[in-house]
Amino acid sequence: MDREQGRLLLQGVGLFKGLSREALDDVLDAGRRHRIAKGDVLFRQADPPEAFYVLVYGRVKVTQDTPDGQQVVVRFIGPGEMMGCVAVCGGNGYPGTATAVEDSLAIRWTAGAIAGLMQRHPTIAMNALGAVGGRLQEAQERIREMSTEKVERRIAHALLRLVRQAGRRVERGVEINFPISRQDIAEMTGTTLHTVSRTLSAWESQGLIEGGRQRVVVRNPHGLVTIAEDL
Amino acid sequence: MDREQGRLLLQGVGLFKGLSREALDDVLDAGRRHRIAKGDVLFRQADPPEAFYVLVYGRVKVTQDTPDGQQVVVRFIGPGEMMGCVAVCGGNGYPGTATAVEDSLAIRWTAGAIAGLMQRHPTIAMNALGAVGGRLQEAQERIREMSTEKVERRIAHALLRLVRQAGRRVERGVEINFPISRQDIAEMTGTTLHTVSRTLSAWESQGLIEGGRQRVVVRNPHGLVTIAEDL
DNA sequence: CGGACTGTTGAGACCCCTCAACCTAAGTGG
DNA sequence: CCACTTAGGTTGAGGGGTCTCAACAGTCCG
Repeated sequence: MDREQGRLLLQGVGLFKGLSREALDDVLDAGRRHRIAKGDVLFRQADPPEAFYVLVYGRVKVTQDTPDGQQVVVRFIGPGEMMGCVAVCGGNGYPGTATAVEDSLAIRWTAGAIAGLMQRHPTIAMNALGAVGGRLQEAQERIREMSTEKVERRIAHALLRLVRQAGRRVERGVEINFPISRQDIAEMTGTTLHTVSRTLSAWESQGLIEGGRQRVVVRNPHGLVTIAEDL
Repeated sequence: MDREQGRLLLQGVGLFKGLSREALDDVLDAGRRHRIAKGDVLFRQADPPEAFYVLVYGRVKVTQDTPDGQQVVVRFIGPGEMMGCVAVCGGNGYPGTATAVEDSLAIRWTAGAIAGLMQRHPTIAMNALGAVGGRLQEAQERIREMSTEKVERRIAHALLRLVRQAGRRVERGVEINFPISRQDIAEMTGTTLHTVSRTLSAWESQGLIEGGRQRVVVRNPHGLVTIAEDL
């Protein structure tokens, strides 16, 4: 990979923070560019973990399927975030399926390559630990929400999280910066698309949000916070 | 710490697997023994993360509190497992409160000490990554359960998980090896103690389990699996 | 022996899921 | 370009699983 360009791509990726120039080059030499078209699958749940990815641009949805065909959205991955880390580091099989929801670009390392990199540069392992730890905390937060909150609050929390993660200022508010369906939101909050649709319709008529096909614009984030925190 | 004894204590702790004798001694010299009486608190939610623990024997309950006073059980920690890892490695505050449910013994390292150990011995960082990754998968599994399953199945899953984690063969079946209340089970499954009590009563009259004050004996694990998997 | 904690059980209400019908927007192929 | 297909979204009606409220019983502990 061209180093000048590669360094630019890895700039700002938390996983490689604090690495020396030489270490960064070591990382770059081990990775390969990997283009993904909208709708393509990067890896499937339970597949043997062959590779690990860092997203450069685009958006990837990670889902889990239940044996009886239901789906749950684990998370959306944005630029600078990693995927498949857990699987590669000791897991036996990817925990979910990764699908691009937009045309995307990732950098790919084989399982062996990333293990070697971590052994040579402990900082990478520690950064990864911090990132995975952060996700664990998020997951536990979500468990707490699902245990203690009613659906409306959970949907509000999910929207606010999406805004924080992928919000883009537009004329009338903040837009979630990638195509996301009612079904997706339902699978993030443990409810049905019907309930999500009803809730968003109600909020739209209150002027809190503006909806559209696979599109949500939050017009009044503070109002959503009021609902999320039950004030 | 006495090395001979210390090595015995750390034997079988996944976090330190694959370490050389010298590395293990390095680890031991940095840690301190820490006794905890039943009911004592090891650390509190949102406290600045000062230390990291590995449990030698006993049992510790990790909980999260919501602002409005509700509680959620994050997990039970058993011998050989670690606590506070995520907080120490980049978090700003413990994600939960750790309370001993039995008299326990832990080994304690300061945040600085564990960071130094990981830098000197990358294997520790990678083992930690594997462990945290495993917990992340568990958490996501729990999210999926709470999204897609009814209460009865979730309680069955929780009991089976407890049996796997802390089951002890007794005359009439497998007993969960530490005091656990109906309220605890409710907080693990996102329901109320009332529903748990009703469900366990029903199962008891079917001969699946035997209950008692802070006590559960599973008499027919296979029957529970049938419920958990909805067969 | 009284108080606190834990567990049991009943009755009623309500949130939300399920089922169902229909609508609109975006592709698709001739 | 237009009929057709498909995916995504909206909305209504009804039923049921759980929560909430409430009262009480058993057990542990100071």
